[in-house]
Amino acid sequence: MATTASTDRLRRITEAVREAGSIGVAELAALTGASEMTVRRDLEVLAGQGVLERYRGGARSLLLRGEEPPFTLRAQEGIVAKRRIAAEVAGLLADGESVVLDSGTTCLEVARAVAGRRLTVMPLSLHAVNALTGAPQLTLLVPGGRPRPGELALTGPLTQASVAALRFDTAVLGCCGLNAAHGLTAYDLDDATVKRAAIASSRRIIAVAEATKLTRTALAVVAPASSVDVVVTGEDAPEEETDALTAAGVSVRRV
Amino acid sequence: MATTASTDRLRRITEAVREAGSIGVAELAALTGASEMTVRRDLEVLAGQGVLERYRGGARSLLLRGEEPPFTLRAQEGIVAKRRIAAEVAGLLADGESVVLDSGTTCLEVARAVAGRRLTVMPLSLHAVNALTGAPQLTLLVPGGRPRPGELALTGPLTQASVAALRFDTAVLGCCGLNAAHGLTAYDLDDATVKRAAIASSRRIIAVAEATKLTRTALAVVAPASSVDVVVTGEDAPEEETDALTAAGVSVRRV
DNA sequence: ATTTACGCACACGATTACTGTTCTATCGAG
DNA sequence: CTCGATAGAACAGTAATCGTGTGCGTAAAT
Repeated sequence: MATTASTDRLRRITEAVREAGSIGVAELAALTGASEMTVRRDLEVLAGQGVLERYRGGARSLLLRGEEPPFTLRAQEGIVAKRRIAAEVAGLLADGESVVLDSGTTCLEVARAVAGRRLTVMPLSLHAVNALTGAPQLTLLVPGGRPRPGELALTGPLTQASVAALRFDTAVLGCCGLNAAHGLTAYDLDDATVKRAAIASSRRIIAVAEATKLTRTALAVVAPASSVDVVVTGEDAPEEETDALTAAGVSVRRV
Repeated sequence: MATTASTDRLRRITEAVREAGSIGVAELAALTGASEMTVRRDLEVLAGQGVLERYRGGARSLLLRGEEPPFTLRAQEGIVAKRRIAAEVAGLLADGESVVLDSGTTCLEVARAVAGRRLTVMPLSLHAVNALTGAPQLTLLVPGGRPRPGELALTGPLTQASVAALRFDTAVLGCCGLNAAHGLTAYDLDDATVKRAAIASSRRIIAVAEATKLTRTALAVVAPASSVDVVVTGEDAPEEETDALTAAGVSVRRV
């Protein structure tokens, strides 16, 4: 669901470009079944997102191996699992709590899940901010900072200062990797700094991590796994990883 | 232009409710020529904006005398004049400048006018933030704060701290009233505080004020007119007011 | 209890977004 | 410099979406 023809085509083009390194417009048109004009328009969009670079006749990938695909594509991937996880997190929050909510696609779903609740929320991404403006019962706090293009995650000294100036009941953190061995890791260094600030300002740490994240480790180490109080993950999470997390003192919830 | 049938109807309903204090659904349907169902849906929207309160059979106004109409309506009023003023302000800014950009509908147009420019901008409203996300050349700084419903103007200690932590070349300020006698005035006290912080952090102060603002004075005094370096206003600005401003040392530009 | 209004559900119309085709200007290779 | 191929603008047709109105069951106030 929520997989329209156009977003599916964008995803396939992104993958094809990334696999091939560089690829021609005609090939992409044949691959997707769309006209060359449509492919060109798609490439223009993806170039605007920084996914690839145009050249006459085709495009070459800008995503290095191991880098994340752009936000708009990740937001659609495994969205049902993300919604389930988000609903579980919403259930863990009590009315009236103050929450700092991390950036990322899963946390965006959390934002949507708590939009009707009576909470105080500081989201660390403008996507989540926009999802929560207009929520009548909810007190929305915007942190300062520089929004990273596409991701719209707020980072930098202003963000750190905003988070550090407050004390939250709960931090809901996304991650790029989470396991007992390497702890909670992120791709972006600035993001990692902000996450650390969120941990330092919060009494309880909830991490959201789809099953795939448990076997992955990213560049920036945010905190050891033992800093996390609760992990919400999918049913398909590998048992050895969840056992190791449990052994590290983390409460694991599969949904 | 940009006056669709539905926004026009919302405006007329808002005015009718405000004039009558309270009014029935049937009357509004007759007045607008729309069905009662449509009127009900409109009233729901306006109730969500805090313009009015529903009761069975009709609605009563929540706008006290002298208060502002909601953002969505003000954004449409005199939009051509606002665009002209915004273009003039954009012309006053040099590439590379750092700018703090106030909240309000005119400043939102300024945001749109500078979207393609190479500037560093901190907008004081989420409307302007959203207008500027994705602008490639522009460095966007988001201040912290609590967004006021509808207006989405950021206020509070987080906002003040964000503004105070930086020094800007130029502040572009909106206002509710501006004249030589009472200075720059605003409806909202929190807004006024943020505006003062912006003035304190900026070398040059540009005020945008449609002609009607020059003969108006609002509750909160932000600063004397002499603090303002440049006022950009409409051609139809009353000459006695502009003369007085000029006498106070303000450079007045009519466009 | 009765009447009135509310809002849900569906259907229709208008507007908008998307895709493909054609044509011309442009770019790059040799 | 010339030639061939691609890019992009303009238009048209189609799909999707939004706004609006009607009918009906339900809830609320008198």
